[in-house]
Amino acid sequence: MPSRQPPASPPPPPPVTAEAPELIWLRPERTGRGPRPAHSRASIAAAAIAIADAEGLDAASMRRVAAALGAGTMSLYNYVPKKEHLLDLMLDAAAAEYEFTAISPTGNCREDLRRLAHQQLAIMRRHPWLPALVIARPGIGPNALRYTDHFLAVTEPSGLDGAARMEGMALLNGFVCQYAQYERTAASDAKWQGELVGYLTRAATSGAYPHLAAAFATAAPPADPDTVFDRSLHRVITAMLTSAAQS
Amino acid sequence: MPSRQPPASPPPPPPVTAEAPELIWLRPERTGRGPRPAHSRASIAAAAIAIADAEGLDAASMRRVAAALGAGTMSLYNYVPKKEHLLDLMLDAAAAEYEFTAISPTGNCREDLRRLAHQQLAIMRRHPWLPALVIARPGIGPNALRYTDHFLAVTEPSGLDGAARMEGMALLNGFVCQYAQYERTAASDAKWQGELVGYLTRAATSGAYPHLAAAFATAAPPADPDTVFDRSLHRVITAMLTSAAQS
DNA sequence: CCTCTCTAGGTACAGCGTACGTAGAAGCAC
DNA sequence: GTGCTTCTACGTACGCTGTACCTAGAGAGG
Repeated sequence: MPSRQPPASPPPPPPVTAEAPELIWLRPERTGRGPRPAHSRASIAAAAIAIADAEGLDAASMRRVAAALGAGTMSLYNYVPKKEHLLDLMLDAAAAEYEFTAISPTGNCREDLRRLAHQQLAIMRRHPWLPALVIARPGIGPNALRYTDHFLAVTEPSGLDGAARMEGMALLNGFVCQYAQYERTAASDAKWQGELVGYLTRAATSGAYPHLAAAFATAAPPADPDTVFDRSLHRVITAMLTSAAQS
Repeated sequence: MPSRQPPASPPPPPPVTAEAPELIWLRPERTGRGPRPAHSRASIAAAAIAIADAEGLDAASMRRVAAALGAGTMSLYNYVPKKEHLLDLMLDAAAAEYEFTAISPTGNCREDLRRLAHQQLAIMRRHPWLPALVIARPGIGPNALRYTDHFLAVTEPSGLDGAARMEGMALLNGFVCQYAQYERTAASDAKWQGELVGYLTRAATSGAYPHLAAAFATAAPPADPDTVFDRSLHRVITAMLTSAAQS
């Protein structure tokens, strides 16, 4: 259909990004026409998450998820135009697990942030595939927006402006993801871990890495993981809340 | 083969991780027997990096890399027993790009760290696939160890012990990766970016996210990316160097 | 020299994301 | 109610992936 258009009818869909928005949250879940869909975004995300929790993110393929829903593989593409979007749904479904009522802003900014970060870590421990996803894509579904809004509420007493608080959120998010990811790889593969220790000690004693050897020598005995998390978290929060006095 | 074992022969390979270590750095590159290999780990990594730089990490498949080397697909498996190991090689080859001589420890810990982080960011800008890899796997090849050693040397005057400095390294690494990753997704897909802005402003004006709306209102005009990096970097370094006075 | 080990390469398989086409159900305009 | 339109459901098929397995042949060690 070329640029011909009926003269007196103002185009009904004039708003931004006219056709097939890439962002799944801009596509309505239901248009009203045609038969009622047999599944919802929520149920799809739940099915995918169940698979990923049990067998890893790679197991959550379109075929597997469709089968878990009792649907044909290609039917899933009516709900999820691309695999990416399935990941977006999973991401946002995980973000729905926050319980903000339990930690509504107390006015103590540091403490609120600490609790928020702990909740985030708990969610990521429940869903080992989550950190990788969060880091890879800045998906911003409705539940992620709830999180953002809560974060901004909590950091309101800090006196920082909006941009600084958003940067701080990215910082904190990144830290928690990174930590959860580290925990995951450390815990999962015991053989790998063992070999790594062997390799590192060999490297340290080889003489090629003197400072590494020295650090090994002066290092305290390995601390409890939660302690390490809390200690680093404390630092990150401090970094966030410090007003950026340059150099 | 059941628990039957030949009676009087003590097993010849008794040392740790006897057969087929999972870590590629524990496998010798050359055993001395048989014909000389036609390729080196370095050349393989270089070929893979060239492909990934030009066409993205997914393009660096075993077939593509083998073809780029002029080898058959399966021949590559003599050098790289699993695809994972190819990623390890790429990771370490990228770590070889640091030039520590230019920034050898000056005694000014903050400044040394700042320059190190900038060098890291530059490398990651050269290799857009790198941040995702660094985050996903804590690969520790010889060049990564050189980096670690340098980091420890630089932070020696900080007065922190070995463990604290290692945690700090993870923190700084994570931050730079996160930032580079963000830059990458922001820059690459303009349409996506545009839709995101539209979606966010719609969300902010919807009234469902009051603090988000407020933050939008009070936010300064978007700052230069490098400025944002420097500002956050400054905070992270501060967080690192602060001795961890709990609560 | 023989032998044993390594390398090179081909073939083949299961699984992936997804383009495309067909059949039928349900809402809207008349 | 009738008909048009738009949606859902699903099967088939393609190109791609990692890699298990097999066959030759080259070269070093005894």
